[in-house]
Amino acid sequence: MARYNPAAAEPKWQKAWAEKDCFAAGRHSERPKYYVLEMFPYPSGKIHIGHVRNYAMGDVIARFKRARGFDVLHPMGWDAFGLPAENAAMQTGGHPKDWTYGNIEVMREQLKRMGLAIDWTREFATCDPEYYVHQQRLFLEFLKKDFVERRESLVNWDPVEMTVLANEQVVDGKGWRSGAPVERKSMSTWFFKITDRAEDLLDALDDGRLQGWPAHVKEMQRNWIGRSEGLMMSFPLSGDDLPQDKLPIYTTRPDTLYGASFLGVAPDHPLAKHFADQDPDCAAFIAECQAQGTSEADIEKAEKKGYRLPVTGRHPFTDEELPVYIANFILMQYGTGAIFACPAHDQRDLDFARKYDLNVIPVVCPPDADPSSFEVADEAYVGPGSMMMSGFLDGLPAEEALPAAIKKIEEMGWGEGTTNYRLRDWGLSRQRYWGCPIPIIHCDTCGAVPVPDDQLPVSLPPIDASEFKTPGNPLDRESTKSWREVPCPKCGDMARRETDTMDTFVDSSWYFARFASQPEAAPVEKAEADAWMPVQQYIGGIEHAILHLLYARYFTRNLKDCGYTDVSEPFTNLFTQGMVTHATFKDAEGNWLFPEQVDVKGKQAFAVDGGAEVAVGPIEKMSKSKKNVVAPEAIADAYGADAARFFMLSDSPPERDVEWTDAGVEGAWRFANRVYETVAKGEGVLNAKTPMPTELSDDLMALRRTTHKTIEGVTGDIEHFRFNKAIARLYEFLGACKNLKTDGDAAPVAAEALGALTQLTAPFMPHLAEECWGLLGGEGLCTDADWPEVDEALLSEDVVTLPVQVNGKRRGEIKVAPDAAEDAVKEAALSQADVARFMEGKTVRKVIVVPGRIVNVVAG
RNA sequence: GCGGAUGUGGCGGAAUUGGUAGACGCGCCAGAUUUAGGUUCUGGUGUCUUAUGGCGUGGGAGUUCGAGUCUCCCCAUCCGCACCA
Repeated sequence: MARYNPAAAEPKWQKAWAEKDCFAAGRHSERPKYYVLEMFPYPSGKIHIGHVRNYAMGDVIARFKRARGFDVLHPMGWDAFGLPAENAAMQTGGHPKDWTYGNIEVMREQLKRMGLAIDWTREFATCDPEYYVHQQRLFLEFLKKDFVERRESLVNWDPVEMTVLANEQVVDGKGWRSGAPVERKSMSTWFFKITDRAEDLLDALDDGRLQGWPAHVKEMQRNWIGRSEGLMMSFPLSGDDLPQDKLPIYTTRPDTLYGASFLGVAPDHPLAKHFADQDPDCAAFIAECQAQGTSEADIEKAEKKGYRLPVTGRHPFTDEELPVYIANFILMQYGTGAIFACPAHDQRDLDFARKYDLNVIPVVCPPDADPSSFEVADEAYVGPGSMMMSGFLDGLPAEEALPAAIKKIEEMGWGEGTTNYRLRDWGLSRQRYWGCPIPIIHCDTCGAVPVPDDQLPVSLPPIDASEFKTPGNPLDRESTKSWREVPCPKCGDMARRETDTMDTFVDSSWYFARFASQPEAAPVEKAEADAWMPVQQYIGGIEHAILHLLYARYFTRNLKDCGYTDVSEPFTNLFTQGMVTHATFKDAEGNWLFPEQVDVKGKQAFAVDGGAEVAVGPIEKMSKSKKNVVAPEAIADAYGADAARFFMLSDSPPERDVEWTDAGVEGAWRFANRVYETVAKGEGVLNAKTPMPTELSDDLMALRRTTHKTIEGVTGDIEHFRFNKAIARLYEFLGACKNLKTDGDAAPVAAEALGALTQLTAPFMPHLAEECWGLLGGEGLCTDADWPEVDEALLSEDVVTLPVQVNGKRRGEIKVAPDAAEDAVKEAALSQADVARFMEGKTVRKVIVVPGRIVNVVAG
């Protein structure tokens, strides 16, 4: 008998699906809609195995939902702007555009080879002017609605990428992509005012709107937004020639105001700068602080240091004059960049106070301590307690003193209770070529003027490839002068086009909406967008837990306010899949080796070329630099796309990392062949359409039961993203079909079983399933067939086997009817031979019967 | 330091509400097929043991007829955030 031949079958069925337009969305208006989306890929060159895992998951859902009667939208596109294209251009002498579109061509073909159920008619790349023209429209609408503004501010400058980064893109003080230490620079750039939506972005995490999100992703966003309740207040300052007469501070502990012993400002606070201009020592101190690293280790060993300024602040309650210091542990970016310090109840303040010999006044007395003698030594007390040495607050529990202190400060007119967020506005300007141009013209008279709608898109000017050999933004150079110098749309005088482009995270903040609806004249058409949105299942990597997912949530709210959708949360259910890992190999010289250069024998490994021993390193995320990668095409050539897809979902739960092994994919390959061979025994059984007899032998009934239990199990598993369990069930079911007969009464039973086996396998191995469907004589395409129905009556057994325990240990088993009376079960259990043997010399104290589960005899 | 998770055979991992621990796959062992290797197929495979026995879910206690699952304490690993006032 012929074996299954994926090399022939896979292209054949891909062609058949394409010819029938099977996966075009929106063709079944009568069906409920379902939108499943995987995070679209960056066209970096080739598809890697991690993509295969990601898209295989989405594809299982798409095919499953389709078979379950949904009109499914499952699109694909390209997150195509970005710096790697410019870097590649710099290295190869090419153009970012050619590099990007070339990669897209390659990767599209690779993806198509995977046999994904994708509506390719909706494909686009974010670098297509037909896409980014709408992004420019949105930007200008946001500008009108005051969602975006231009401001001069300190920005994070990445000296390697030569561009500004958003706070989210700075990791440990370094650029997220380049790894270079980020510099602080003052520049005039555009900001999305995401902080205006901080509260709603946070509330949605907790009020059930994001129930389908993993808790840890929500937690990460919660921490990132970083809400705190506190008091914003100003201390009046005294001193000579001050730039400000008050110092605004933010605190979450206004209850400890009586414990204040000094005020502090950040090294880059305006007040500090003011004194630095006239005092070289002060300037030197600030320079020293700025040289201080921000990595974990740096912070750990960084000593608390300060510089006393010739100024004092007056305490609101005591009128005492508090000294003002520049302190190296205060951050300009948080709150107001200034604090009041209460050393007794804050460790940093305490360290500082001890060093500079400042007062330590305990004002919160721990519950078990005596207020007349309580003191703080080297450890600040941060626990609960009642107020002491605190005037009108004395005796109150700290949690009551807090609002009381705020109320008092508000009455005095010195400040007010506020909510503060760690989240800061999203700087979107990038000084790069390969991005969406910001549609603004700068005029000396009129300022920043929006490009009129009839002049959109502002397209990227054609640039000679040689320009990319020079680092920096070519849009800013001589060669693009004619593009850059244009008349002001308002006054007609010569003006300059904005040369910054948008952060590429803007591109991915609304692409999902554009997939749903793609009119020519607007970003989306509302009714059509809302028919699909929100994305009901979004799938992607955990690395986007904050950046992309937070930005997309924010952007969708803007879209809603602009009337493009009724949706404010774009992704109802989020699934974050694990990575694909692989062992690493190094030769004697310490060079990394590709897996195909290594012959693994047990725990040892040898070079294919020469046979020298190779060191087997840890199993790590696949990366080009460590060469622990496998090419999806090579796998598809050897085993077929189905086997690759199947293996990626079979071993580990999808949220966990999975290790790629050749043995694993071979197992998937074996499975495919065994399914094919098993199905081949029932050639034509579906076509015969033999009616199911009313009476069946025990064997055949058992197979029917197994079939329906498997349908039920696999259905539930897919719905709950338990792909590894669904696959385990398929293996079991295959085993149950091994010796099946196909003649006489057995024919309809075999048709049911093999039909189900084929259909349940289809979301995972769609090409194999079509081939099997054809063999069985199924009608049309397996892809178009309705998902098999469960016959509830077949889920229960006539006889169940119950384990019987004696004193909690399993001693035997009995067979009873599932609805047998408790007394009958007890009697059967006690009379069972093995059980009886263990009961010798003991008396029964109690018999616990859990119907359908277990019997436990308590004896002594 | 703060927050979140995880811990089960040689390995990846299964185990509804607390109810037969180790499904399924990989690996390994034995056998069959094959000239041989590979492939394929069949059977076995937690551990100790003379066993129709004992022990077993990171460690320790507890609740319960019964705990991988619940409670408390401890240990380890991973992830995220981090001088956030």
